[in-house]
Amino acid sequence: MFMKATTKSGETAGDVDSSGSTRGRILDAALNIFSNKGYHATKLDEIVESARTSKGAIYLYFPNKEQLFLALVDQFADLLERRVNEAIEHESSGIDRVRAALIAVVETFGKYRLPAKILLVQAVGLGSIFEKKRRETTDRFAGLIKTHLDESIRMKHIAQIDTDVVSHAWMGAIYNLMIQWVYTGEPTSERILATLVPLLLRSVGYQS
Amino acid sequence: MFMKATTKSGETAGDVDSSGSTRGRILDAALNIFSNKGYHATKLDEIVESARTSKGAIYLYFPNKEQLFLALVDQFADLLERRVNEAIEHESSGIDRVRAALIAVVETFGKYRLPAKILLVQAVGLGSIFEKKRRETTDRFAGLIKTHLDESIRMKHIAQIDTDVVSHAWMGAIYNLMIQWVYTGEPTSERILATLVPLLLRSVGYQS
DNA sequence: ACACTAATACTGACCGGTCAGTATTGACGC
DNA sequence: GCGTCAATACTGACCGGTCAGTATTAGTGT
Repeated sequence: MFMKATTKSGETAGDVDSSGSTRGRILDAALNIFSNKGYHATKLDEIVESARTSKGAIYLYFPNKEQLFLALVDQFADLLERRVNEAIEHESSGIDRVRAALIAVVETFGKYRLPAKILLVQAVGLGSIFEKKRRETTDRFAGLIKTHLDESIRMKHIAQIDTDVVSHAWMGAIYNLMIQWVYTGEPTSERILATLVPLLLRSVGYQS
Repeated sequence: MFMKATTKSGETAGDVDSSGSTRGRILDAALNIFSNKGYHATKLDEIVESARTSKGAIYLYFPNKEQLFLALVDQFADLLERRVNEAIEHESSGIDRVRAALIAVVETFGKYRLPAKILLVQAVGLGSIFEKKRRETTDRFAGLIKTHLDESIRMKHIAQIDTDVVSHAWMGAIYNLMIQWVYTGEPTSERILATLVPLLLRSVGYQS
């Protein structure tokens, strides 16, 4: 009945493995189906079937389909931010933090493929409610990058540069590679890290 | 941003300005509505109203909603590729072509904001039919970039590097900045060009 | 009369959301 | 340890609005 410490295939990427409970099974099923069919193509009845529960139960735990979806987005965005912050606080400052953050992001995406797909792909191009959320999330991480880039400039690790543009460019680079990877499995996480991190650092004039 | 007298606000970005005809009005209306409401939130009746036509007329020119949408995507992807190729053939070779291509892409996105939004945002996260098309388009441009990067390496303009990773990273950087710009109007086209082009070139070790 | 284009009226599948009802668990007295 | 009651968790048939797509009718040029 109880799962061993290890998580199984379609895990929810939250703090606690809640897949024993009905709510947990719903989130788990929703993650699996939303992530590969997209929001609109996913029918509640499919989630019901996959979670071995009932429609009513879903509405017991979530106000509606939209909020169920957004719960998944938030859950993963939170996890990602947490991982980045953990990685950063182990580094003293400047460019080392930038590097640590990059690595943390790539590794976290790599580790949670399905939630990554939801955040990167399925949350895009939905209506305005979702758009708000997407922007929120995007700005959150672009801001994070910008902060550390600005610090690196102050510390003269790198030269003056338009960090608004750079942070969004970097995020796009990371996102797009992760999207590519989510779909095709290529390039591998290692290849991405090996090429991307030096690439980005070089782009702001930092030589390893 | 120069626009010939023939093009009006929400122009379709095809070769011919066909907005006099019913078909043209439909494409024009579809572009406007799809681009800011997204595929699913757009009702055919809205397009009918905006195009001052009828539902029957839409089905006279397009087999269904999906194909109407994809027509817009294709139209813009074609235009973009054409612009890039034009820009490239004026340059002799290597890194100059890469630079010219980058500039052409940013300028074309900048010039056609609505189609850009459809390609970059609204075509994402739809079902598998759309996903196929998105991938097709993405690979098309990533491939284009890769070709010229490889050539630059062969010509020793830049050092050896994993061009699969770089091309997708670059594309992501460009896409993300354009998305940001499409939504907020910031950073401006000039700021993007001024920072992004050197940034990307520097990332592969090329010093201007 | 005939072909092409367009307008209008209509259909029916689809699916998110509801809610009256049922099962399960727990609390408390005896 | 057992019967009673109550709270909580869950079920799934059903409703009702929506909207892509179609059938029908009407205008127009040749």
